[in-house]
Amino acid sequence: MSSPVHPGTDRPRRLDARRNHDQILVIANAAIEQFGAEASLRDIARKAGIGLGTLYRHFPSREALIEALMRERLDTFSKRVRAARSLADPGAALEACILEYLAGVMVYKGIACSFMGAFQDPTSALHAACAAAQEQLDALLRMAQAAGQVRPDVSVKDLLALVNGLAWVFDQGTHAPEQRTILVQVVIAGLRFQRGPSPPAPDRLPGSSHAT
Amino acid sequence: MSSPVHPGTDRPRRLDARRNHDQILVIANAAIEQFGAEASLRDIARKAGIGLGTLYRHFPSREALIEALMRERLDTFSKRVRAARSLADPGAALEACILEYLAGVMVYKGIACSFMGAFQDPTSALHAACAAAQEQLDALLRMAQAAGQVRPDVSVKDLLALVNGLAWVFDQGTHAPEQRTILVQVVIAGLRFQRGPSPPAPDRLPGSSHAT
DNA sequence: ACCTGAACACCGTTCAAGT
DNA sequence: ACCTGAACACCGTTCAAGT
Repeated sequence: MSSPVHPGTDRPRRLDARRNHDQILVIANAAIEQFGAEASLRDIARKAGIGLGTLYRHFPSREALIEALMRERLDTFSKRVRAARSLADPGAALEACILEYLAGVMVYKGIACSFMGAFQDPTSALHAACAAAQEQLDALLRMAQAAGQVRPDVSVKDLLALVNGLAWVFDQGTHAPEQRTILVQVVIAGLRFQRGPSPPAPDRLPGSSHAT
Repeated sequence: MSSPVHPGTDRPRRLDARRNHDQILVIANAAIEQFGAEASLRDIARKAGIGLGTLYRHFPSREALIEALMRERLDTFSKRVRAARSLADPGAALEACILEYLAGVMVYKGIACSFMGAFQDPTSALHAACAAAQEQLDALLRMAQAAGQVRPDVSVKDLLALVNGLAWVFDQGTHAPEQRTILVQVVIAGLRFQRGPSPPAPDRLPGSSHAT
């Protein structure tokens, strides 16, 4: 996949430190890809061939490590949501962004949990990147609501909770990739603006008297 | 709350063993209520005043312990779903069962994850109780689908995944109890049968030209 | 300025030794 | 038939000592 080491993002100045920094990210990327967001930090340090304290020096918390691995992805996501605001159909644009968010959050298992924590906790190393994405999503959501395409009583917080909930479900391994679509469809359908009060429970649909 | 010790469910015959068994459940109930499904087993044994091996003897796995704490609730849930099948409106009955499931799974934090695992893993101590509930829900779901109230392309597996996803979201602490309703409503609305192909994206709803 | 690894306080799980 | 706790192999986090 794409390199987890990105230029110009808090990389140390001294050569040895920079090499350690980068090596940690390469190994952490592999480890978290394999074991999920709860991968052993000790193991990462070991495989990276550095001391455990060195890992903590570069990334003082697990969130800081995940942030370094996800920052670029989150930033481009935010930008793409911003761009999506100028599309003709905000409802369809929002739907596309939801799918994109899901694709992004699924790169590592267990990341949805980290994100949910980051949204709430302003002190989290992941907070800034998540808050930026949330802000853009909020603007797009309101557009879709103003256009009458999304029910007006959901907030971005609700939206992110539902989508992260889906990501968590996918992490559980109950649904193969082809089986996931229906779950996303249900949530998206539920977000859609519903005309009139909840349909008056049709006793039976026309032409469905069903076998005896 | 209600006593976690129930009569006639695999309780040992010898007096000392039975006392230990019951004491473990009392302490485990308190610990899992406080710390969630991942509460320290060592801590539970300590607080129960027994050896760690004794805990393992009575409950060979964390799932076995959770099963003992949840069995009665799960059993009565299954029975209530079964009874709900004879209600006039299967769609409303299913909705009520979903709310009841949510209420049940929320008694301990992190239980949704255990349940998702138990559904998949036939060797889990929790499997039987979960599978029984799933079976009843399946029957009720099919009735609601036959009545045209629920989209026909969702399975019980999908339904349980969505609902456990909601439970997981609630566990994250982003949504206070009053804020949870909207999330449940979105999912339930999404499950409803949708007439015609997805509404052709109304350019604007009648009477919503909105403040320039 | 940066690296190292021992030290501390925890885990879950197993199992030989007891009563 | 049942209980016990040491033993093992892990954690995350901190910090004195090094270069």
